[in-house]
Amino acid sequence: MPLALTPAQSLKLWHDVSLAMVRSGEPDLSLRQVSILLTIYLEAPPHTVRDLARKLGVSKPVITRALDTMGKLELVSRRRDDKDRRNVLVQRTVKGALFLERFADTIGNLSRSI
Amino acid sequence: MPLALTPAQSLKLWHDVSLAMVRSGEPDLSLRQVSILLTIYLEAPPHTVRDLARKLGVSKPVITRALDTMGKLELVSRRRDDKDRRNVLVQRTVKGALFLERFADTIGNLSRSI
DNA sequence: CAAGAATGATACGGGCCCGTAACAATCAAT
DNA sequence: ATTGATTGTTACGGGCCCGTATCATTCTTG
Repeated sequence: MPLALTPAQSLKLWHDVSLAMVRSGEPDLSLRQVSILLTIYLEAPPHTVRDLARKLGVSKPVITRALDTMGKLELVSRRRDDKDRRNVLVQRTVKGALFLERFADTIGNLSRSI
Repeated sequence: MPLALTPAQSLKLWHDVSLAMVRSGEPDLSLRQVSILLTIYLEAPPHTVRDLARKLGVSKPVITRALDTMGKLELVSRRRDDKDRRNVLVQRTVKGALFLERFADTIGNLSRSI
């Protein structure tokens, strides 16, 4: 069932949702940070720094820094991989899941009025 | 005609679009910057710093800095109001319009496959 | 075991952004 | 004309982020 938003509908939805997120006082995440966060929560684990960097087409320090910041916000967490201790496994958190739950609700609600 | 995206559809759409924007090398705008940009392009002028600050629920320096950055990217421009020279009128640019055109196309295309 | 590859983090100089407070310019009102 | 309000910008110390290069740790291979 194709959705096929028109350009005007697309921009209005993005505007309404972004504005609602800003006004609600949620963290002011960048496109990169949102990409990382949603990749972690929507795609199947494991998620390593290298994988995320490759998926987004950015360097590894970009991922490390984004994980630092979102880690302080408790939206994600990190753990060493015991199978290969060079790897870092990026994991979900309760706060991150709740954040995305609110986020999805905001999108769903505002999509009803475009 | 209500759209009513489910939570899973909402997050998948946001993820796909954010990821496409990052991978395409578009500027890594924050939620605040996107809010400002889309407000300028979707709502009727005039747009002043004060109005934007009130609309987003943030301080005026936040708007000034975002306009500085997006001005360097040539996504918006500023002009003094001749009727009241205290005001600054935020205006659209060709580059900004093209950017949002690509953005809307990305959303529209990816919405077709959720 | 030694040499090489791979992973993620760190250092660096530079720039953007934060919130708060002060600021110059301009208008409005007495 | 002087006072007061309003607008947008700037200053400040502090923090995050950039891209690039380097680093320590760990695994893999000969």
